[in-house]
Amino acid sequence: MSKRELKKDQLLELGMDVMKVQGYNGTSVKDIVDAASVPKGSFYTYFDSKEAFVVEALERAAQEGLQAMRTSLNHTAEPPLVRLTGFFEQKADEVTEDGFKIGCFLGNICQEMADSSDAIRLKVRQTLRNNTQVIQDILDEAQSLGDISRDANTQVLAEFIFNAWEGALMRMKAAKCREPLDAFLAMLPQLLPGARV
Amino acid sequence: MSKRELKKDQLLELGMDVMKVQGYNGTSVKDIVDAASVPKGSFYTYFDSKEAFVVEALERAAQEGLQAMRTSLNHTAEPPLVRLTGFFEQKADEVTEDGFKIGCFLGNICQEMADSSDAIRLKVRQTLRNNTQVIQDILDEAQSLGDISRDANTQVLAEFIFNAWEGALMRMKAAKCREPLDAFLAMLPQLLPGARV
DNA sequence: CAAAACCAGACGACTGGTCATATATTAAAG
DNA sequence: CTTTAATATATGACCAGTCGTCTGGTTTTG
Repeated sequence: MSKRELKKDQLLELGMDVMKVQGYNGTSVKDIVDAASVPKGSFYTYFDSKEAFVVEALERAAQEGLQAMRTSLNHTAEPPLVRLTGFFEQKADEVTEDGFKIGCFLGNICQEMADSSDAIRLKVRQTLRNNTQVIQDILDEAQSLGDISRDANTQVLAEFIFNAWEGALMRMKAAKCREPLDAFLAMLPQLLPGARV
Repeated sequence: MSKRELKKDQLLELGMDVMKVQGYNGTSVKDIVDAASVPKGSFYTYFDSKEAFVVEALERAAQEGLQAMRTSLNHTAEPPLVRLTGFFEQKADEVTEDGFKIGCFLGNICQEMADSSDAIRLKVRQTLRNNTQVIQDILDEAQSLGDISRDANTQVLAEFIFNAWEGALMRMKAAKCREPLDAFLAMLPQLLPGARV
């Protein structure tokens, strides 16, 4: 990785950290370059615009997120539904340790920018869809093993579960406590029809 | 209602309409006063700050929202769970007609501002709690009638349902389609243990 | 030494917020 | 009733600062 690519990577990672907390409009280009110790004038040699920056940042966050999901969901010998609940429990612990901030970068940017920028909206949509697909894959696996009812609609179920999780994360930001996440975790087993977890 | 109170009301209503779409940081004080045809200098005779404005706007939106919920949920002779599902179906139709924009003002502001302003966060938290309570009341009613299982935790259930709804609204903004809302509606009956809807 | 990369500083537009002045309201006086 | 003085309210021009973006001189590189 060249020096330039390294700097761009820092810009994306550290700038995104700021934007996670302050939002898109609440974060200036100066905030981003300062976080990565890059001169302001250089920003536009890396990105065409602030909007282009956030699209790349979302892509980066999406890759990391998918990586984490797949690691947690695929690489074990446990039953699929155990892995699924384990994944959410682990995520809940993570955000709890972060002091209930941030929640989900994707969700934050989505709520703030989906109506203002189509480029951002489309990137968010694609990423949300990818995440949902990973969950659906697990549910399909569980279904083929007979761990959940054969007539369950795994696509609808996966979408519902993922959205419910996002909603819980949002509520957590306002409440600054685990309660919404625990409510999600408590209800999760009930969502899996005929589950034997 | 005095002329002044009327102007303030317009400021809140029309300014909030702009903020619903553009977000807090994406909406300037000038945007707000222009929407209500009020001179810029007058804004600060009505509100101490932009932050104070949005807190009042949230309060207003909360009152309207509660009113709508109570009307839909309390004032009919139908069974509680039918009213509950009917309420969400009606809401889904409403946001569909709005072209999948906005979703939930509360949710938008929450994601954008909860980490930046405690005043806003606390107002959002209180409002979310109130809304959840209304749902819990319906669930309690259903439980006392034997329409849902007696050992269901209505508080956890109400919180889960409401958060899942908020998550579906968020996803809808990115997807610009009803699918997330329909997934929510499809799963709703399954959430109500022992429900006879 | 030419070409490419870099970046300080400047650009006009706009930000949330203030304030001196202008207008409106009230009350007292004639 | 007017007229006028006193008080309260309304407002557009303005503040210092920041915004996203761009230019043009400087440094680095091959």
